[in-house]
Amino acid sequence: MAYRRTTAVAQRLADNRDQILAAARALIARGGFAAATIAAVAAEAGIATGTVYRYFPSKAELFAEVLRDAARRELAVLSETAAADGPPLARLDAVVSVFVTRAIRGQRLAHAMIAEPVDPTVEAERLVLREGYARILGALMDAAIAEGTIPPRNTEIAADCIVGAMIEPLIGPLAKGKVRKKTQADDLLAEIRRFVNAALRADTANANVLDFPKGEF
Amino acid sequence: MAYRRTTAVAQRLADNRDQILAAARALIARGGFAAATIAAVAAEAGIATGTVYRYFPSKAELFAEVLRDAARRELAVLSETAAADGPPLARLDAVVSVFVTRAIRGQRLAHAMIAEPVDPTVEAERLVLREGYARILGALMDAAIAEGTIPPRNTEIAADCIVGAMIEPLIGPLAKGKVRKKTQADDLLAEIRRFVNAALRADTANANVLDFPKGEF
DNA sequence: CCATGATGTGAACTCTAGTTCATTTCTTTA
DNA sequence: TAAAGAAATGAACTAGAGTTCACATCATGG
Repeated sequence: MAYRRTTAVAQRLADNRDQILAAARALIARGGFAAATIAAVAAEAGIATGTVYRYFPSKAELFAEVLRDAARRELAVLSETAAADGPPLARLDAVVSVFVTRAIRGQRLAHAMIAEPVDPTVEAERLVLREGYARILGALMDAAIAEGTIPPRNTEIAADCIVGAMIEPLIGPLAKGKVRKKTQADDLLAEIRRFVNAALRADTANANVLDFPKGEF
Repeated sequence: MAYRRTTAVAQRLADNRDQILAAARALIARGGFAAATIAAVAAEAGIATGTVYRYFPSKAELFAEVLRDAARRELAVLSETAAADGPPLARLDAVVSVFVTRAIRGQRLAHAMIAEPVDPTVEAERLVLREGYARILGALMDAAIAEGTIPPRNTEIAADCIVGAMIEPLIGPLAKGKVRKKTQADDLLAEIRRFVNAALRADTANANVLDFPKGEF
């Protein structure tokens, strides 16, 4: 026998793996999934394209792991925020603040993780993330409803509304290629918080809406 | 001289063009942009692949025109709704209802038009659509503010919040083509309206939020 | 320091889909 | 009906990206 993997080598392999994941994450953060070709990922990681396949069986698996990691991290941060002391709606407000702040800083990556369509393997991981958001926000709303602080509602749909209201103002400017200054970031956070907080607090039964055309897209 | 285009031929050419656009729209509605390959579009339209290029210079231009047409149609419908009689917030509620109803009916097509990423040429057309939504909603909010019905706010950001709150709950179900039951569609519409209406009506100054971690996605 | 197996390499292969173009078919009019 | 130009065709070309693999390089232990 003349070769056995030593711990030093094992460490290097693990590091390489992390490098590849980091490279993929960086490229996705810069230009979305489309920009993260295997060749580009390899170049970013400083290795040959073939080497990527020593660590991941396919591009889909690599992306899935990037998304899985991001989801774990994001949901952990939000769960912790949601588990703090205080009334449910204050905690929900804090969750919104944390989400928006983090998403503003990681704009493109956040958009890719949450909204950009890719192949089914990756889509399955995204589901975990989205369901995680819905679970955290939904639980806080349910708690507020149980307390009698706010009237009952469909918290599953409302959770999606909150996620959308948080994300959309962030990606619009992104598509327009605008760069955001700190003051704009502050305005953004303030306005989104106001919007979400108001949406949860007000009790408005839906009025009958005037007849409207029923066509389709 | 031995040939000159006659009106009958011109008509047939125009019809072919419409056929191609309709075929592309149908395929996108069925399986998103990915399903609308030139070969598939040609087959759907009953012509050869090469023929498509006698009518459109490139696939991007074809898609852009499909999106442009859809955007024009959608914005026209919403503008008309927004221009009806009644208080601004009631009209805004109607606009939300019309948008959500049409998007649910158009399912996959709506999702593709609003959210699915494609190349920059097409993205530019999408921007017109999203900005159109923001413009219509923003104008109605401004009117409500001018009336004194609701307190002043940053209507540009709030308009994006509304768009997000309308779209996000639809994306999951629409991507999967899952909004089949009437009750589900009704729930979606009702909850989204409630969310948006409440968000606009309540006046909640933002409380100070407890310190929270400032990391990024 | 060599034998051995693991690891790294990147050119080549494959697959898919957009685009082109030489040829065929059709339309018109003299 | 024949000439001439327009339109349609679809096979071939091209481009880009994921994946493979024969070979090179490196690390280990006798």
